[in-house]
Amino acid sequence: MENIIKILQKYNIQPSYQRIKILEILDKKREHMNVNMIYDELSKEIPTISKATIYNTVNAFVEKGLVNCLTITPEEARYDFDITPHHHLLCKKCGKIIDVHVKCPYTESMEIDGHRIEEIRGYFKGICKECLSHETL
Amino acid sequence: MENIIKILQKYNIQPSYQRIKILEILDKKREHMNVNMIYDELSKEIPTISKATIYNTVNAFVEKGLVNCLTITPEEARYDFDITPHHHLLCKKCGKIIDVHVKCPYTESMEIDGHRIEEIRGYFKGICKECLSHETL
DNA sequence: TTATAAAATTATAATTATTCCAATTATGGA
DNA sequence: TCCATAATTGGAATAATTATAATTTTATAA
Repeated sequence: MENIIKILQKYNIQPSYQRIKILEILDKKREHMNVNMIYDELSKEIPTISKATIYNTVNAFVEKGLVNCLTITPEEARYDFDITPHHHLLCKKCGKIIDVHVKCPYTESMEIDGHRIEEIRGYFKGICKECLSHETL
Repeated sequence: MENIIKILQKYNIQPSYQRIKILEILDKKREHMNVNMIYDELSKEIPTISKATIYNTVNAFVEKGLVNCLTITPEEARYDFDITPHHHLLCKKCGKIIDVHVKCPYTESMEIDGHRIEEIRGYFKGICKECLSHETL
């Protein structure tokens, strides 16, 4: 809690009750949640919370560089509190989005083909390790 | 035209007039069009064309592996007739989506971290070469 | 404290992308 | 040509997101 407030302040985001709670959830549940998942989870604790607040908040978080927005699925945006460089796999079977820590030859500070790179997103689709192991039963 | 029909047949898609025209446009204008761009362009030639047809058609193309669906922007899907492995850059200044041909250490047939990989998408965001050159004026 | 201005939250309406569905039209083969 | 099937169409339905205006909360200064 105190920790979350410090993080918000570090990123120049005024800590409010809902902002703290939203970031806490993103921190606790690292499952690349979308707005509805955050809303369903938070509604239990804050029944009056509005989806508009969640949209405003995650947009602010992304703008300030505190969380990353993932567009691996075309349906909706997902949010990732882990901003260290890594990629993602969408499992076509279980639907989970899983962190993939592979060596990536590119970094945000480099130029590629003459273009200046500021963000890198690597998305894989396939079958995750766990689903593969069930397949062989 | 004949060529386009052959491609459709090769991918087991019954060639219809609108399907041919949609693929022709994706072939001619390699600018990673979205559904609205295709619709605006095609309406000139086929005033009765429906957006539902375009959605049906591009979805079929993607399903059959004839074109790739890009989700680099969260707003809408974009379609790429070039299915050879390459990545994309979204220029934050001009908004263009540009092909990036860089060496990628991963291929669709490999396993990563124990996961089976079937699709790979690499998205970069930054400033494209051309916008950079204008910047220095 | 209290007053007040600014910021955050909320509910709702509006927008936009996409899918669904039922009716119509086009197509390929007997 | 006729018929069965597939494709197209328009419009309604759904879902994600943004915009807006009113209300509530917060920060700060008197």
